[in-house]
Amino acid sequence: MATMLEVAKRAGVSKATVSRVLSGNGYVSQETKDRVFEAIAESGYRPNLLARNLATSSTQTLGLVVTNTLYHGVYFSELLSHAARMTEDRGRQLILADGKHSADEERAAIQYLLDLRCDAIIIYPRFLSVEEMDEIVEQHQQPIMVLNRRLRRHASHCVWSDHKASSQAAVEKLIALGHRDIAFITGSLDSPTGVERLSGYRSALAQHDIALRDELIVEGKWTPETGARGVETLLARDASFSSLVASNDDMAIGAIRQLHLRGIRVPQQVSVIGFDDIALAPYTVPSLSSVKIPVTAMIQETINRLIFMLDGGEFNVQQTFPGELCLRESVTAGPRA
Amino acid sequence: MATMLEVAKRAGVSKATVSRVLSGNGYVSQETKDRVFEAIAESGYRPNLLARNLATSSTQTLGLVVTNTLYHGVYFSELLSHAARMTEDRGRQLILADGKHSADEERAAIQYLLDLRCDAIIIYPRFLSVEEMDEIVEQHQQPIMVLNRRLRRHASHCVWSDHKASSQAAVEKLIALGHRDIAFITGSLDSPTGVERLSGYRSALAQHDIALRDELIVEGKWTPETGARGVETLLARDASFSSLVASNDDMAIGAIRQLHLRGIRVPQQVSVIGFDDIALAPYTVPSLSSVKIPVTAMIQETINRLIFMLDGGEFNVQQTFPGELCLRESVTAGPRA
DNA sequence: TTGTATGCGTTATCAC
DNA sequence: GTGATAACGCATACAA
Repeated sequence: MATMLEVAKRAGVSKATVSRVLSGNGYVSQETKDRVFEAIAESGYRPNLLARNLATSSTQTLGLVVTNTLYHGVYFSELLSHAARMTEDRGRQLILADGKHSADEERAAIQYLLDLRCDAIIIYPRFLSVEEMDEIVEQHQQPIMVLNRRLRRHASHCVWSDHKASSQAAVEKLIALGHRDIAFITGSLDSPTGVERLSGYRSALAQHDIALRDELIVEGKWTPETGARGVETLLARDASFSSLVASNDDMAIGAIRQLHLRGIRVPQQVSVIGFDDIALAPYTVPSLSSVKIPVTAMIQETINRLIFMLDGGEFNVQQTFPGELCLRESVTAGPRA
Repeated sequence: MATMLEVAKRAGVSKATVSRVLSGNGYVSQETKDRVFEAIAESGYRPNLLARNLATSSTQTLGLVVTNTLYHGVYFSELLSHAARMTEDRGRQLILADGKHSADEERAAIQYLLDLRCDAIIIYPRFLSVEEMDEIVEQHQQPIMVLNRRLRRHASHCVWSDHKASSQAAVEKLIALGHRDIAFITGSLDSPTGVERLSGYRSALAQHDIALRDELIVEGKWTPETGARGVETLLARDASFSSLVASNDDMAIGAIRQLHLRGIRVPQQVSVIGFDDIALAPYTVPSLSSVKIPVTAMIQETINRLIFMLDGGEFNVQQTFPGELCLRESVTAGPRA
């Protein structure tokens, strides 16, 4: 490929001059400018970003680490498309690295983005602990923001949603409607989000003096398949329930499907609530209520903070985003209302 | 950040030696190796990939250009997750660039990846013409593969699915089942895929001497909303139909939803077929039949070819992937069968 | 307004 | 086995 030197020769100037007209820094006469642009066009010159970034020690990129397991479904698409659009609106490029299926791979993905010298990094952790995230934040001079975790020492470097509170609110809403037999499908219990949502369910019951019945709780793994299987398990246990809370929308979708197959009508016989994002739900599963996590706003805030830090700013505020309970036809009054 | 030079000093050796132990090229005694590793650990040294890539003029990355409009839905997630996994299986990293909403932005995205010196590039074009793609392929020495287009001059640099044939086959299946009044919702007609699918519909009707009725064709824009609106338009036209082909699954989903709302039963009164990917459909819209495009296999082949080319290989074969018609409960015999 | 020289952090080709 | 040293392509401080 044509390099800057070739352009310079062709235009009869020095590399430095070419660099000046390209960057706009420094004075250069209109006529040499013209000659340079001509030479660029003729030679098909294209800047080598590796060299430029090395020289300026700045890449104009934000790195994003997400785990492969999140790749499926609407939630991920939303996350990614918003992140990409917002970074580019700020004149930068988003670079995605796959956290795959383990803590080691998640670490490797972060390291890769750091080695690439991304200006700043966004991490949506799945396997790494809050402790480790806190360490990572302090060990690197690049600004780092963590999504969906509440860091202890660097609370201003994260943006999260209080899953326990949202879950509790959802269950309390069901209770207010008269439901007493509320089944619950958990997410993976090695994930904080999964644990928090279950914990919210427990709190809500305790708050209203409803006994916790183990046979109404079944463990899922976030996928529609496990949601469907969860329903099967509940039915096999012969546990009767008038409503069902699934720890995310994918599982809720699988659960609803399975209820249908078993001839149980939603919402007439069982009300269902999920979590995360119901963007597509109006068309796919109209009977699905959901606690909507405001991904867009969270990404927005994250990127704002990173850019602000890149400009030398400092933060001392925490920010949390409440999930919004969106009830639809799927939630009706409980049997005793 | 610590550089190689600092590591060298700390270990009492030269940069060259450090480079050797890191790359594994060249002989170096075990004891100096140990000293170097120790120095690396102490200093928290991390290689600067910008510098390394500049020096080796190779980045070990594949670039992928996709348009933002594709970002929504399962099809995109599948595409991306498979592409990422396969590139990483081959020891490389996938870098994503957003083609956004116009030809110019699509060009810019390609250019960006080229400027970043990606080793090879995959383009899933949306706005650029086949002509321009052909030019791009020949103007650059990096291996380039184009997905979902049939290039003229560089037929071995693309992998595509014959949308016209798939569409025709789907419609012919409906005809074989006895359907005669077959409605059709197109995709965006500025996209080749949209045009081809419509064309397949026309051919099928012509083939079986069924008159083309304009009132049965309505234009959509790939989204569930336009699918729903398409149904509204058809109903407003008072055009009766026993089956409906939507040019992708998203529109089919929107259409089915709208049919439900209007009290029209699927599939008892109207059979529906969509296109693309029904991976999630079993849980969301069990009544949706679909022509499944084998994204996974296509990505697989694409990446295989790129890696082969990077190793100096040459191709002269074309490859097309037939869409697979997956019929479900949603397709029944037509009224006259 | 322009050119020269140096540095960015590596790799790689020589010598020793 | 190891150490200088020249690339890699660009930016920039300093001269001119």
